[in-house]
Amino acid sequence: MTQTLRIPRSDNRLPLVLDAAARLFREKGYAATSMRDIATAVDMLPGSLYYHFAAKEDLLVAVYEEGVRLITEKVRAAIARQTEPWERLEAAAVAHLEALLKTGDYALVVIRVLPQDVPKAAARLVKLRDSYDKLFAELVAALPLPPETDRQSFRLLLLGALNWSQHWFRENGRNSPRSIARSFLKLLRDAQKT
Amino acid sequence: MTQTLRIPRSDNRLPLVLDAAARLFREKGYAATSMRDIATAVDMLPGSLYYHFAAKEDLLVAVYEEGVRLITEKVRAAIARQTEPWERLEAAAVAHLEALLKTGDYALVVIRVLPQDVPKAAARLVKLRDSYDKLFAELVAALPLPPETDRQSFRLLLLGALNWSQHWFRENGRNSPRSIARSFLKLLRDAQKT
DNA sequence: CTATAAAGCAAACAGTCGTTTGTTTTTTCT
DNA sequence: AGAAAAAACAAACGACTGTTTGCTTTATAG
Repeated sequence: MTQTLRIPRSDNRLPLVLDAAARLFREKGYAATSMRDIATAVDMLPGSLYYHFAAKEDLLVAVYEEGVRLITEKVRAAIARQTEPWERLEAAAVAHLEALLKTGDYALVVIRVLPQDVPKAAARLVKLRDSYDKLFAELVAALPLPPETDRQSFRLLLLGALNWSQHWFRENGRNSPRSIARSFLKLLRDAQKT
Repeated sequence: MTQTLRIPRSDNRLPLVLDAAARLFREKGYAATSMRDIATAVDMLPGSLYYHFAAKEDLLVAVYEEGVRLITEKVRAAIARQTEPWERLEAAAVAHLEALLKTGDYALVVIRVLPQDVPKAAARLVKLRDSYDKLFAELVAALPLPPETDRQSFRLLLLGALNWSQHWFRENGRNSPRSIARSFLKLLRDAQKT
């Protein structure tokens, strides 16, 4: 009665399914994307998706997890290269925005699909988001700011503005995620030099 | 052959329909709200809604219009009471946030339902949003800022942060839309005093 | 009081939704 | 080569979707 552990097949199309789901969730939103849309995108039958995921919301959670993982990874790598607190925050802001606007679909799903839109998965989604927020809280805590400064507002101001940029940003010669993040940070940094 | 102009009936339930649609679109999003949801909320039959609106997306546009109207009205009234540019911007920020977080459903739908989620109505929705953005652009243009300041980034930073607050704000003793807007503005204002 | 237009009812249309069930194909391990 | 597990197919389930059509009720105008 030995339990044989088997290695997954190499032609497993689960990665493709996740890619397609991420793309569609980002383009059309969660509710407007059907399981058939996703299945068609990877040339599968709708029912086959249920071999990989028990329900539609589990697919979303999987995309979310990968999104948070990607952003966290990029931001961690970016701040590791800096030592000065303001430099670290700027590096984080740039990495955050580049992850959102350049990495592509996974990261954008995280800030575009609202937990409240998917009641059955809301708790799990919020948890994933919160784990990331802590990173920025630590960076802001390390800043040399005047004692009366409201550091929570500071964090919410910066992160809110960065996340909202998804709604208006269009890549072009003058504009880049990096230049925008730096602009934002300059506006905030100058204010604290008095 | 005289064309008789008649006054609408006084028991018209269209306002109730709009209220219910605004509430549901805000709570569940556009795609997840069905015409039956809305009809049930006002004790009507689904088909009856089509006497007032030719399609679901027209209902959304109507809610959007009222939302933009409400926000614009509040902000205009608030800035009219101030003369100094920074005071005017702060009054606008407070009014904007109070409109979003206190006025209720109509205003929140405007920043919560994305035009890209409703392709058939996207153009109309974007137009409504843009008409409002101009208001803030004028306020920022009037600020006495150092010549090298990027005023567009300034506006996007502030407005983005204000709009994003819908995702984390919870009313309580310490927190109010007014106090948040003022915190944000203080962080930005101090930076420009050097 | 009566015609007329406003507002809504009743019932259905065709299509789409997430999901389930039973079966088949394909790969891996022994 | 043969057994077992992985991955997907094929086909359908009931529920729900936005919308249409024809008819009825009800308030208003003359």
